[in-house]
Amino acid sequence: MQRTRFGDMACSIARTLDVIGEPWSPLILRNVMVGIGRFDHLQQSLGISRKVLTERLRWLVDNDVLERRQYSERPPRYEYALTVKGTELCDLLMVMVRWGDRWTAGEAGPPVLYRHHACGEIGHVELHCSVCDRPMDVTGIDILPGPGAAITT
Amino acid sequence: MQRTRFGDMACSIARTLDVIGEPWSPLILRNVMVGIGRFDHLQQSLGISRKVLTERLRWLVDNDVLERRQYSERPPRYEYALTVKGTELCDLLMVMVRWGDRWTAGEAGPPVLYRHHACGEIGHVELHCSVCDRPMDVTGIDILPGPGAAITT
DNA sequence: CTTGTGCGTCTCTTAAGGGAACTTACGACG
DNA sequence: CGTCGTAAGTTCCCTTAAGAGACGCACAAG
Repeated sequence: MQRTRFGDMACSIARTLDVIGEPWSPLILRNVMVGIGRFDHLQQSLGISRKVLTERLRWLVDNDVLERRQYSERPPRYEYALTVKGTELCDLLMVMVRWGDRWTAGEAGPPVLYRHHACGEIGHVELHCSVCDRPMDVTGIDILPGPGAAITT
Repeated sequence: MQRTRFGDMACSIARTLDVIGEPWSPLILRNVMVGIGRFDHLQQSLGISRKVLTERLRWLVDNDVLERRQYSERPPRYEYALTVKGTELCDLLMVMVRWGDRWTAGEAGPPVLYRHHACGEIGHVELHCSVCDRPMDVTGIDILPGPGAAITT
């Protein structure tokens, strides 16, 4: 079967998928983000098998997205926390939340809300341009080849 | 094997993953986004197996992310294009690109660049608050339960 | 009437996931 | 002292589905 590895493609999307593209990984990240960082809690809250959880956690730690730290010496106990690299991945999660809220909303409405410290209001994320700060989406850009080219027909 | 379905979880991330969480789906979307919309072109440019490509395309069409449209009557020829729902998924891709550029950049630098029509400059996406328009990330928000609750310890 | 192209389906192998039992290391309890 | 409980995995087996690559089919052109 030999699943194709995305890690060495000349594409940032593929390389990002290589890190968190496996099933469960984004959900693990979500839980760590909200403070569920211990093995058993993750396993129970997700309903994931312990085997897969072990694999995913190891991969995420090896890829510097999570760090495993000991919070008790005796008995030895560990928990997982976001690194800086992992924290920035949360941007991705927030955009997923936004899309999921808009397009897969059940009758019940969004399961979580964000209160923005800067303004104190309940808001959601929007994409803006890093240069001019105005909204930016795929219909308002040209896609140009960069230094490390990609995408062939 | 019985892979756990994410579609009916009370979590927008899980539901989003249910739509585009399978391996290859985001890359298919990326290619359709840049204008590669025909079966063979997708297959060749991705190196994906034809079977998997068929499955993914059907899933994405069924989920209203792509539409399959006939561009030739005889012989019957089809291409795939983004729906509105799919176009909004591109936000997700752009955020993935941003993270991949920052954290998995090879020596070569980013494979693609975005020129923002509104300002004419090369920029990248940033997350801003929909209410106050200022930058917003996971460290600057409180996460509150919404109408459709989620995440248990 | 054979070749080429576009778009898929079919078959076969392999590995990934679920689930449960086992392990280690400790603290507490009676 | 024996054993119960808990945290954090590890190891095993078994099923199933996912993936690669071959094959099929419709049509057009030469």
